[in-house]
Amino acid sequence: MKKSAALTVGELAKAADVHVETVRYYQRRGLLATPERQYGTIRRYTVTDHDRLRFIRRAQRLGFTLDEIAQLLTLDTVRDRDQARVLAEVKVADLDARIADLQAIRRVLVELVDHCAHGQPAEPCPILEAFQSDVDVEAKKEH
Amino acid sequence: MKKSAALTVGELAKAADVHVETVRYYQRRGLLATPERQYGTIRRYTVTDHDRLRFIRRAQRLGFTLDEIAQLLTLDTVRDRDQARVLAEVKVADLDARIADLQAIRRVLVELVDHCAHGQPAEPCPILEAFQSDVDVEAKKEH
DNA sequence: CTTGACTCCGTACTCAGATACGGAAGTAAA
DNA sequence: TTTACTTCCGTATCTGAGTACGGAGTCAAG
Repeated sequence: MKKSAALTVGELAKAADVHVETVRYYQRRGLLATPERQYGTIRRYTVTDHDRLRFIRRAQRLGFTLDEIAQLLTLDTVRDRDQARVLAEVKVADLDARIADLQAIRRVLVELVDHCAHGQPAEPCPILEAFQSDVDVEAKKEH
Repeated sequence: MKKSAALTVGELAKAADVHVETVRYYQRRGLLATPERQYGTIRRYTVTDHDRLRFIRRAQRLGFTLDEIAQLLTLDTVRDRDQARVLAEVKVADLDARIADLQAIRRVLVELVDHCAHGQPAEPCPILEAFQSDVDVEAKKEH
């Protein structure tokens, strides 16, 4: 699996399942180092770069932004465990808020769809109606 | 409350709690009409414009994009109840998917935070560790 | 040694939903 | 009528996370 430790960008990108441009983008963002041109004149990448790329993708899947991932990466090199935990905790709180928001929105919409489906065809559609009157998503959040 | 029916953009914007630029942006997007210059030479807006603006903001709070809102607005003028319901149903399914995603992410993070908080300080931080190994958010989706 | 694929690098563009800027013209109050 | 605020309008900029493009250089195979 880890035969040649000297990959080209294209190989690295393929191995990590990202586009070549994405690798370069991460380099510009400072998330990934740009190795010196060594043998000949094209840049070569190692397994370390590959691991780092995977780290980035995994953290993204966990909902971190690239800026936050940059932080995590420095915490990792500095081995600052507490800081990493705090960052993750903030993220969880953030997720809770976003989930609550979406659920509140969902409740309102489901209600509207129900009313629309079971109402008399003659009445105005409650979905469209609702936007005119006071549908208060905020108020639906708790409960 | 609805004294003067002829508002300036500034007044309209303030009444709907948006920036003046946002009103113009919506006009450019075709969500809001640009009234003719009537008395004198500055454009005047009515309660109808205000209602429409509120419609837009409410629909946004319900998770609709501006494009979708444009659709809803035409459905509203056409009074197409079924179409509106379908649009809302699609939106609910969409919300369900997003909520499930966020919950999966949350579960993984909470687990990591727990391990970090209760582990030996000597061990490497599991949050950072996790990104190196295989944290599979996908697998956590179906609880 | 030529062909075709790939790399390098900078710059520009994408999407969504705005926000900001700047100059000219209109408007309201003192 | 002067001063200070708005309006009007076009164009530019922002955020986040990339994607696309184009020309020049490099590399490997035949």
